[in-house]
Amino acid sequence: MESTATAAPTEERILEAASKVFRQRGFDGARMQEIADEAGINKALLHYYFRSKEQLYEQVFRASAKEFFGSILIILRSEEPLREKVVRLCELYVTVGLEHPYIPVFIITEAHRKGAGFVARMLSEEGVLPDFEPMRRQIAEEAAAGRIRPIAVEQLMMDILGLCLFPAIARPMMQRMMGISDEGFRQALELRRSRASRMIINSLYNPAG
Amino acid sequence: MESTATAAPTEERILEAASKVFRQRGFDGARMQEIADEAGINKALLHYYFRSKEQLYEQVFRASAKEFFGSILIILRSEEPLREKVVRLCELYVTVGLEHPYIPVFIITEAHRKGAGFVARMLSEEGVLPDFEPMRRQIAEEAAAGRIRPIAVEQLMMDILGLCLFPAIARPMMQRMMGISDEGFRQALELRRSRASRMIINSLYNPAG
DNA sequence: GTCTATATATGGATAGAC
DNA sequence: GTCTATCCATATATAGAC
Repeated sequence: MESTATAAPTEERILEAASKVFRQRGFDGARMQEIADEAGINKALLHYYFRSKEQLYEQVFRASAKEFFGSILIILRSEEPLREKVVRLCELYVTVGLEHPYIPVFIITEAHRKGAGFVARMLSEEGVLPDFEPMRRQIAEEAAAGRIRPIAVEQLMMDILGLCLFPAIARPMMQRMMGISDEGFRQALELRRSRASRMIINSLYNPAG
Repeated sequence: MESTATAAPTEERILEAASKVFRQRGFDGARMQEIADEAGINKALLHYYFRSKEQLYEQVFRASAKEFFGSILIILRSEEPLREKVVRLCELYVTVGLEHPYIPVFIITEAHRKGAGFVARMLSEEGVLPDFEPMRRQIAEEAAAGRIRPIAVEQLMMDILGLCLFPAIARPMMQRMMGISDEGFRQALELRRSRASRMIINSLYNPAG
């Protein structure tokens, strides 16, 4: 910490610029020139710091993955009862979808890219992916005690992500399809906070039908 | 119909090849050369028939959109009771996700592309987008008669698409995140047929909680 | 209609001065 | 560390022969 609060160091500025561009356009659509402009430097410096587009992208993807999966971690390994966890996960994903939709959109869409072998590598790095074992056990215990209908943790997560996060992922398509305004969409997402948790909680504790 | 069943005409072969490549790689990742190879012709012919990559892409996207939205149309305007419609929509999307996931993945991910003004144009063309009015009325009637809890058709569609289609959209991410094998994923999707309809039907007819 | 050859542009990457 | 200038590969698109 030499002087005081100076402009962010170059490497950081590049990473921020790259995040923005890669998240908006994906790997194939991104241009090194645009990243350089966004960071207020020239292309050569990008290569000086990160060697290649691939490597710069890896950094960005890894950071995004950590950010996305990291937020779940805390909730997953807390000691709260299952019911609370479900509610908090729903809250989390609706909020993410409202405030930082870029990250999950980026992760989910880019994970489709062919020949992106490093996606596999990266996600298998230590500490990136969340551990679902605690929750799996918790479900098993509740089920054994007859308090809930048994369910695979995979199914539960698909429910939560599908009900809460999907609308944000599919937003451009959904708004067009159903003619929803931006404000209308925001409101619709807000509604899902309670709707999603209610549906899931019901399916667990209230297995009617 | 000149002779009899000959090899598909060039224009059709190109469209099929282009569909395959664009769906796999998106607009930015697709290469005209790969499309030409896939169709068994050379690049020049692509331009002879479709003039530019943009225009070829438009054709592909339009066809995909019609295919995707068209499948909903029939269900939406049928005369069956609401309950049946929900079940059939769930069935439809799980099946699509299992058998032709490329189409919804393509539509949903490509709809994010910047400066794709023609997406708007295209989706506003006559007969592409489904009409949700009949279903909206149906919901209103059921609610007025006190048979269901009132709900916006947008919310209902988000439930259906989220529960049934999202897993297929997010498949690469989900499998990595939760360590699911291909076969395991297929089974998980199958389970959602009944699970999704049950949850949604419950939320409509059985508003506990 | 279909091909080969080529024009033209652009993007990622490097060399080398400062 | 940062810049300008440039290399080189590749991508879209066109010209023109057959």
